[in-house]
Amino acid sequence: MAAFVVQERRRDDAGPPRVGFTVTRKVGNAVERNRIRRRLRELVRRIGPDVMRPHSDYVMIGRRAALERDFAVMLDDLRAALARLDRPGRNRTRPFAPDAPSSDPPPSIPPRGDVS
RNA sequence: UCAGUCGGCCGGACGGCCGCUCCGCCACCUUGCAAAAGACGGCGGAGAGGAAAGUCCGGGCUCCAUGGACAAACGGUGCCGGAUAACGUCCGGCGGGGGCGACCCCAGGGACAGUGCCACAGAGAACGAACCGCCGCGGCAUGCCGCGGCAAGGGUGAAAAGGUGCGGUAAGAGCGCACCGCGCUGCCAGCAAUGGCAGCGGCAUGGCAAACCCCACCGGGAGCAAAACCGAAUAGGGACGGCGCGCGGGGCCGUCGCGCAAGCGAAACGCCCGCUGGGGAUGUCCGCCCCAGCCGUCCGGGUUGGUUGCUUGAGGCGCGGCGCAAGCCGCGUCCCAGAGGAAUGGCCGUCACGUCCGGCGUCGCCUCGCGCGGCGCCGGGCCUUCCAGAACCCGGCUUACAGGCUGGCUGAUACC
RNA sequence: CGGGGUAUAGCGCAGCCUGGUAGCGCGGCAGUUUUGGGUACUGCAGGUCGCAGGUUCAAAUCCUGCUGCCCCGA
Repeated sequence: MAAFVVQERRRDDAGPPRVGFTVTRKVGNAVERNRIRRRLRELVRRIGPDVMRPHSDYVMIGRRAALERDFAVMLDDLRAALARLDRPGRNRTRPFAPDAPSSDPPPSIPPRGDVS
């Protein structure tokens, strides 16, 4: 059972990557949902902004396994998921993916909250 | 020691690294005349609960609504007294029920204000009835029939018209008596609920108001996404001007028509009186206010967004006083989350705690086999903690909750 | 934040207001009809009435507290 699902969508502007988190009510009560969201946010903070492409939006959907799964393993999960998203032609939400290495300066802070 | 009962409290601790929100101070940059605002950084401080939960009650606060009186409807509460801002909460007491007891439970007003319901069974289920019976008389004749009396016994039912005993009688019956119960009256105790005593009534007056209802008391509505301020567009709003104007009546003052004039006539408008319709939370009454068209100009307005509301409060702690208590009063002291789609976190280490396994020691039971159980120590493994996350704020209620600490009381057993 | 509905047989629903017997359709099983199956007909089985208390002689029904699901308004 996966701990989370990552989605990506290009935004076509010059901004930094933005990350949104969602954990639905069926996953657990408020305490468990808060804990899942905080662990996922810490994953994004630890992995750094360089792995994600700029001017893209990411959505992380939390699952119940994110409560108990080992944190280091989840870090590898996230890296693998982002690498799969980088492979061109596989993502339906980003069908046209020019693999241009971005010359934009990397964002100095990871996005904190949900997508505003 | 065991069993039980009623409360009170806690609900991981310490440390390391990296982060988040708010507050204070400092440094620097940008905008600006300035006040100040914003961005980034450093240091220091603070940062979820006993239920933050469910949203079941009560308030504060804010807005809406036309002021008062009465009423209706709707909803709620329901022994008495007290506490409280208020409550459906809490405390004390009364009554009823359960328990050996500590203690626990009770929507606990009214059934001679009215309406209604009580299935099935049963003769009969509520302005008092007679199936099986019992008794007397008569007839035929030893078992029935007829008439009359009775309600003790049987049977049905959740419930059968006071209960038990004695007397009494043809058989019976509150028919009489004693006690108990019920009702009424009086006296006493108590603020009261209620209790005690005495007398009277022979008792024909069951249960259900968590059936309608009656009585007493309470309740305007909505909710911080309330609301206020700053603010771009549309619709709507206000003021002014022009044109236009619901109904009826009056009067002929103004106006208009005719006429030299008196006067006659006209009714669109002005004036006076009255009315109608709609709105102002339901009805009635008394008042009050607004509206009863179109066009133009100006003012103004404001979903999203920003700021405020937003945390100092019926506040916490300590001491003293009053009260059986709930609680109240006084003094001192403290400032203790303010996010806002939502911060209070992530990872790691140590230690307590829990649990399982093994070994040793000790005690008890003993179907005497190191069989079972308790306690202590040592070693190892696992889990590393219950229920659960503030969203304007308080007082309660209800529900969820691993484990632990502690106090009062009751019963049983043993010993002194 | 505020309000409403619903839970009954395997499935979809009545019954609740006005308390005493839980019923209908589909489905299931058995039988008849048919050479066989379907259809049709006949019969049968199957329900802690969401959970826990209370009122009552008696509760699916009345009252209270919980639980799940669905919906609406801001």
